[in-house]
Amino acid sequence: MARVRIVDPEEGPRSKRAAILVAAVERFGEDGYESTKWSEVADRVGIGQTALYHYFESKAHCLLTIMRLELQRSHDMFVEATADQSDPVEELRAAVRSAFAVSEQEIRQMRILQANMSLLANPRKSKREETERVAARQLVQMVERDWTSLLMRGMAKGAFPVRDAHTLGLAVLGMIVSVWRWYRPTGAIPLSEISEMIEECVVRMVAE
Amino acid sequence: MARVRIVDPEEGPRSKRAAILVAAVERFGEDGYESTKWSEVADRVGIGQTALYHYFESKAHCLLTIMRLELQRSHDMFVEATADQSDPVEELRAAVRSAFAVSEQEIRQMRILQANMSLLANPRKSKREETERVAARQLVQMVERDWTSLLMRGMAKGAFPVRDAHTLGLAVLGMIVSVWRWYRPTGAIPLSEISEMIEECVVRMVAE
DNA sequence: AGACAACCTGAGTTCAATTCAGTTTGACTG
DNA sequence: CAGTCAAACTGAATTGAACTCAGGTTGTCT
Repeated sequence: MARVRIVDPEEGPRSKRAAILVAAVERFGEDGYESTKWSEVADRVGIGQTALYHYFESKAHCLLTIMRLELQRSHDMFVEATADQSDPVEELRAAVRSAFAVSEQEIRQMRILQANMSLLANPRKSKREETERVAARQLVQMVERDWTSLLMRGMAKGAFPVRDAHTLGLAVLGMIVSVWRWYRPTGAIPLSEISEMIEECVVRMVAE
Repeated sequence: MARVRIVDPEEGPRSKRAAILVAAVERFGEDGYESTKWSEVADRVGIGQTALYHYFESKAHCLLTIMRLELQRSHDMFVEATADQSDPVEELRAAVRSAFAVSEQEIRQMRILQANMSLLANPRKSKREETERVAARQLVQMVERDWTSLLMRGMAKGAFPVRDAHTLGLAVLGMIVSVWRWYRPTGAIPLSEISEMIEECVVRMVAE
């Protein structure tokens, strides 16, 4: 499990980078990126606003970093969950379940990722932002490929009817991530129930 | 007073409101809301930037108006498409098809709507923006209810297995609208093909 | 114990959005 | 076929949040 992945061994002992990321995830996740003042994040961490620029080139650079880390985590979890599955339907189920096996912090990260996905479309002016953006874009494609190739393997084995695996993969992925647009931990339906419903939906979509 | 206005009874004959909306949809839809300068929209229409404030209280007010109009259209299209359907499966298919029967301008509007959906979560400071936001939110709920009640009718008739209609509705809707995040008219796959694939997916999800 | 890199700060600067203080335009009236 | 007046517009000034600058402080390591 990559639980402490937000901490980087390359950082100095006094570094507040991790604290900034945690604070930013909380504020961006609850109020949204645009309506969160960058200085609020500084206040939350207990430093002046200009100190933020010691760690991130800009507010957008911080956001892109959060998005990249979350995409990396999603991909890692997918790979880990599907690694030792031989039956295509079980592999599919495991992949869906891995997408919903998340902490409250990770829910916020998914929400931030989904809400700001369109940021990845246009190039960034500054170098470090652009590096993060390109890395995030590649991870998006990697996650898409994760799903596509899972579907193609299942089709090749005859476990799933043959369809356009790419479009079907995007549809499945789209349905799964759309949950983070409306789900709140305080809601009436527990996440486990949503996860089960989506799992069954995906199986019917793909395997029938 | 009693004179009949052919274009729009609310607007004066010299009004550029419609032109501003068209220009804003094009710019927000192609480059994204954040990376589009409000003055670019003014340039496109051929007026000074300050003239925009004669029609919209702010850039966000314009965006919220675009989103509300698109939500209204989506709801209207759903109602129209499903009005005279008696068979639940046919009604379901008609609903999905209506979601993809869109012009290029409407594709941009859907893209804008999906990319900025989270703007509807937090209250706005100004009155006119807040009015648009609340109207848009209510339309979101109306569209969700459109799908939920279609599913519930089908379940009541025994055409669909009984499941949590609300969560299932959100999943279906989420899958459909997720297309606007990646679809581009210049892409390799035609929209008609995507529409057909999604239609079959929805039918398997709901009716099996 | 002192060098020095990491870390931090208050005082500016920037730039897009927005407000202000009026001026122009043209549809409608009389 | 003037005169009126609200709609439509403008250039200049203001705002505010993101960001830069020119240094100051702190903890770690040798």
